Amino acid sequence: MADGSNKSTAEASARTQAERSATSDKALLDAAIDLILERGIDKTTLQAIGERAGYSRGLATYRFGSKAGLFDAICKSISHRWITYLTEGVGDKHGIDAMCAAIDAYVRFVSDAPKETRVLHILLCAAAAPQSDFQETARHLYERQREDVLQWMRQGVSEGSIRADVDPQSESSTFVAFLSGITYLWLLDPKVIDFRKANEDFKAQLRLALAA
Amino acid sequence: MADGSNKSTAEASARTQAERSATSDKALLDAAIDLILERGIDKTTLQAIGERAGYSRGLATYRFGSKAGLFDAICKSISHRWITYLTEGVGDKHGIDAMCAAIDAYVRFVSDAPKETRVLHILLCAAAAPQSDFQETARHLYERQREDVLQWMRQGVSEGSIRADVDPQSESSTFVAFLSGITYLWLLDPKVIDFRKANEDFKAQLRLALAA
DNA sequence: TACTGACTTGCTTGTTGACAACAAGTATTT
DNA sequence: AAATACTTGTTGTCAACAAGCAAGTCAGTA
Repeated sequence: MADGSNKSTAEASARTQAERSATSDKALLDAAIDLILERGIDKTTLQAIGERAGYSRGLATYRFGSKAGLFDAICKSISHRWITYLTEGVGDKHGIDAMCAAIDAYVRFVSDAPKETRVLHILLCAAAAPQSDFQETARHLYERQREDVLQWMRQGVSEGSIRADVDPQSESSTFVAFLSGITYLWLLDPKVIDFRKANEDFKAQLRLALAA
Repeated sequence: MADGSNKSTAEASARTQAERSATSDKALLDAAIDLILERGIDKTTLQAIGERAGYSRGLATYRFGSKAGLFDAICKSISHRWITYLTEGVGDKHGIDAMCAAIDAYVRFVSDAPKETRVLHILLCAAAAPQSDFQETARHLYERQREDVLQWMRQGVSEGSIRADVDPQSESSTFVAFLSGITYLWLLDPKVIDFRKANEDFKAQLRLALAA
């Protein structure tokens, strides 16, 4: 219902136009996130998003151009927050330590922001379809993550903490595939997947398989 | 275009009604598979499916009840074929050998039926959304696969080929997560992922991490 | 400094065409 | 004649676009 539009006229008039649009943008994104969690992408209508945000049915299209444009914006916004978590969590570690720190950062992100995680992955899943409008965004995110892991592994190999006969290229794909896959399984059936434990065990498996 | 409906009347009239509906069902499923690969789920319309199959816009709804019903049928049909591949490939192996055989069977399935693999995973991805109509189907498939892996690992532990301190429950999730994740990454960016090599390397990693 | 009229921005409402779903058909087989 | 395979008519929902309105901003003038 957009707190913004209900505030006292005094306060409202103290706000510039740019500030107004920033708050309505955020209200739309937040409403969309909630609705995606409730109904999924297909059953979330732009009318419902606009109205839950406290505006009209037309605003979402007006701001983001299209339904896909809005979802792409959500994708970018949440994945940006995740990357922040990641870079902070890993710091200047390298090798297996960096990989384990990345997993820890991810588990922390999922636990701190479960709604955002779910929505991000629902959207990333939708990007798997041909002609999907946020395929680019999804590709960039995964490309970036694989790139990071590749760096950590190469450092690990060159400093001797990771066995020389592992293929960092292939192994970085495996790493990202596991994180993506376990999130998917958790999304599909949260009760059956012990997300935390699966990640802990994967760290152990990484050390066994990669340590020099 | 449905070869079925274009055949000579002699041959057509030699066909029973049940046979007719079976061929039109198949034509609809095949048309839907092609269209999903071309346009994705959302942009595939029931009209396009019906017409490409050589029938009217209404037949798909009439047969499968709804768009979701048709997609669910595709899901079940393709995953049934995959399970056949899997059980044949694994045979009566157990322990790590069974897990590696399952990976080999999957790589073979993906190489033999790339279209079907892609479509199945596009649909399984769509099942990640809340309120998705084929969530049940997806859950069943993954549940079944986890169950299989669990059996293999327990046999491996009890016969001593797998280390006693691994948790089969958690490790089976990891196994399925990897396969699901690497398929997703391959779907998203086929050029960047060396599907075959990633699977080979994962087998090696499994042996290093699990072997007693 | 105070006023005014053009312009811009934020948002809403009217409308159109595409679509899934359902109901009511027709035609062919049994 | 009864059932089956399939088609066509229709309705309501939706995204997208266009045309609007009202509040805010700013340049120019006195």
